[in-house]
Amino acid sequence: MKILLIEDDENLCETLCFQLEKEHHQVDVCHDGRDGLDLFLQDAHDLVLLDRMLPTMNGLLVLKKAREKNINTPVILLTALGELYDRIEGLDSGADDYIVKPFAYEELSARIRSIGRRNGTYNENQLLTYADISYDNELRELNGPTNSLQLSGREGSLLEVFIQSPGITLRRMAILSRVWGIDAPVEEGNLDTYIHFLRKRLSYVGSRLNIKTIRGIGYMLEET
Amino acid sequence: MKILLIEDDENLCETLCFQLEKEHHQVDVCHDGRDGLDLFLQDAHDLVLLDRMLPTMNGLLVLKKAREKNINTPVILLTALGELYDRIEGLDSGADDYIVKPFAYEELSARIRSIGRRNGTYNENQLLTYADISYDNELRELNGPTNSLQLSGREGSLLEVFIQSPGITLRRMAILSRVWGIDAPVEEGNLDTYIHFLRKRLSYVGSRLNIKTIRGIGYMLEET
DNA sequence: ATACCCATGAAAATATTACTGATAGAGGAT
DNA sequence: ATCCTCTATCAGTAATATTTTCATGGGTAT
Repeated sequence: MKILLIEDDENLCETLCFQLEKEHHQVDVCHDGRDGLDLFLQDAHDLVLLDRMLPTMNGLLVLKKAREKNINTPVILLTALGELYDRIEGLDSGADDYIVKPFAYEELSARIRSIGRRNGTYNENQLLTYADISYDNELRELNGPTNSLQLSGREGSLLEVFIQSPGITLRRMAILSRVWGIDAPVEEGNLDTYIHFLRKRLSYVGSRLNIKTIRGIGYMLEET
Repeated sequence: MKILLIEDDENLCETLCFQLEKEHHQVDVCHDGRDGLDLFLQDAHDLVLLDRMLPTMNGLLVLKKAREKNINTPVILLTALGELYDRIEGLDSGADDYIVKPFAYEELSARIRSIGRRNGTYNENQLLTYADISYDNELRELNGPTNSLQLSGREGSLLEVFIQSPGITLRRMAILSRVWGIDAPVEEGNLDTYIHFLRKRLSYVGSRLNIKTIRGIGYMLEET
């Protein structure tokens, strides 16, 4: 597996590299946030091990920016802060797993194997869930706390886009091209309409999620 | 990229403008040397395309005058004279590159890209980072050590100007023309207001950067 | 001391952008 | 063919952010 390790503690780096390479992974290392993001954006790795406290740019920001550019490489956060609150924040910002320093290498190794497995069995027709809703993209069925309903095709694709990137800002253009296709001949105002539809659906199924508008930029799915 | 084109051949101007704008550059045009120099001295462009033979003042002189005033904008000379001697003279007088007419647009385009890279400062859609902040000009999002927030359009452009020239004193007029555009109908006091806004933003996100006022001259972005 | 320049906050003016509902067309199903 | 749902467009309105202006007071250099 090709692994990108972004971590400023040189000792830890060396140890990890040694261990990872022993398990026949290929490791690229980098010691600060800005360079890390550059490498991350190359989208050339199967897994990113990301430290949280980094020079020049903090780890969570690196992750957030990468996710905003639609890089979906799995990420395991290495964090010195063991508090629950921080863990939640980390997962929300798009990490797939986290591990609290100091950790036994075996623990990390297990998680890497697990990511590998999860990745391998990825299938198209899964149930997408976030917070209090779930969406079956085969049946186009949206389930919330109080109700269920069927979405139309467009509504469905739109929801998929949001549910795959909760909590991050999506530009209108980005949404348009993902839902309608790149430079599809569609009036931009159409997006407004579908946002409107989707909001009604979300509120109908009793979800506490809502679509926040970032004026002049786009929208973001968030929990109230 | 913001480009100033000083060239008297109207046909060429039109063609170039069309092409440059197709590549999403913003072009200001002017057809004679003296006016060209005025615009040049505004120091509001990322690149100047300068013809050598011009009415009212020849191109090399324009360039020389501008350099005397410490305007360091990169310049590409457009010249009809292909002789080696002239080339050398052109580069000596402060041009960064030259191109011999007639030229294929592709050739010019390549040199423009090269200037952009060499300069390094110009990023179409990238994360601008300096010290402890980073600014995403797509989402207009400013990230600092403790917080993130969205900037308005003007605030954003203003920050871009500063972050691209950290530690350098920027004259008020230079800032004005880069943020509001050359001779935009704007009261100068407006700049004060926006500096004020930006300072608040910087402190809100917890940055240690601040905007120092150079009395009577302008401002400078510096680390405390 | 004084003249100039800048900082600051508030408020007015402006411009932009989004929401919403109505409407009409496209395409599928019966 | 007819109904029906989905999709797209449009226009009027509402909401809000942004930009600008203005007035006041503080600071600085000569």
